[in-house]
Amino acid sequence: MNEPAYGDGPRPRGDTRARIRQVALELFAEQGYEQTSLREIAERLGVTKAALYYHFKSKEDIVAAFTEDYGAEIDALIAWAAAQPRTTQARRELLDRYIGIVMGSSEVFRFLERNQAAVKGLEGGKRRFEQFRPRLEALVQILVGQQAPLRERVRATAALTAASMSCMFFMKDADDPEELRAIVLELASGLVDVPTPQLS
Amino acid sequence: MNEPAYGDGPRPRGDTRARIRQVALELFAEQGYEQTSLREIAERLGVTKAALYYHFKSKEDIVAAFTEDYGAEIDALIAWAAAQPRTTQARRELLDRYIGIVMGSSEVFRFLERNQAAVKGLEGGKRRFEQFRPRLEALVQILVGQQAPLRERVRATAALTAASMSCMFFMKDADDPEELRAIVLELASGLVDVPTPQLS
DNA sequence: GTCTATAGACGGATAGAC
DNA sequence: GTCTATCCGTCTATAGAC
Repeated sequence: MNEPAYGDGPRPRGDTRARIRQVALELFAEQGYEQTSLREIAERLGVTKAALYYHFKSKEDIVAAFTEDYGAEIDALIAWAAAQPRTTQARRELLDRYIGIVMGSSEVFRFLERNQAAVKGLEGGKRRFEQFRPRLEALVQILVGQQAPLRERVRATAALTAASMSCMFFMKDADDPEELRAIVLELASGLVDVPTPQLS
Repeated sequence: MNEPAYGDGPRPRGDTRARIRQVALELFAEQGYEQTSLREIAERLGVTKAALYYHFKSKEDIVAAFTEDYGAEIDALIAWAAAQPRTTQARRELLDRYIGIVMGSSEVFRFLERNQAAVKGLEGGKRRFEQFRPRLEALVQILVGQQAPLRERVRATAALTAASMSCMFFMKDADDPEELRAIVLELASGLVDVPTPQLS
């Protein structure tokens, strides 16, 4: 998922595509997709706009380069989870894997979070960019079932969104990612698997 | 907060500014700020672009028209909460009021959520558009204190974000808003005020 | 693979008539 | 208050030389 780090010497040719993807992700996540022009990306890399078009056929395609991996990971998780028995143990495992994916791709997640409107408008010609909602709903359905009462659906949705948001907010300055992960998992599990707390 | 509803007759003149604000909010929330041109807003209202500029001095100013009210509500909540004792009861009351604000302005919240990148880039000349983060952090600090351990800060953050997200997701097709509100409040309260569940 | 140069489109904003 | 007409900037994307 991460690019190898190089020293100060001349960068090896052939990784240009990867470097474009990386710089674009950083800028898109930080400033926004619409707020970042290809000129800016090119300048940051010390090349020209036209060079970018040698590696990617459009601005949109750069986004696809880093979101498709993330989407595939979530889809794989959904496929795996759908085949599990609906037990407390399996739900916990699902949440743990989900948190792992989000923490592992936290910058992609940040990008998606802060550019929902922009991503949604990206030529869904083949529905390439249906990132958020359908996948969230699929996971909720697996966690509590389709006909679950409102309370259970709300809590499952909250568990997933809270987990992702927490990773986003605290990953940056977390000195111990494992501690954060444990906290988030406990929090999310508690939301889906505490049947009737019944506090006033 | 809502505009009065009129029949089929000719609309009363003088509410044009309010109608612009309303239509803009709908389009900005649905399609995105950058994805919505002033031409589109004008067309939807049956006027021209230039007319919009009579009522608002810029596109950015239209956004300010509906976000400033929302921001003021949150700021008032922060001021109120800062003066409360730090008790379980007060925390619950804070969350309840927060949920009330979000549910009452759920479309504004949707807009802010889906256009974070765009809003951030909006000429923060006077920091008019610092909507999300600082206010969230202020509320977290009031809920658990500044020096609270990571776990408490994460859970308080999760309580607030989960509450807002849940309102956003479920307000649309909730036949009973009060039921939703109770569910969300219970969920959020449980996150900030269950000391050591210690399940494993 | 990377460059220069430019096409082609669209958006925000303004001037001035009515 | 609303219109027509237009300015000016920026952006994506492409053509063609090296």
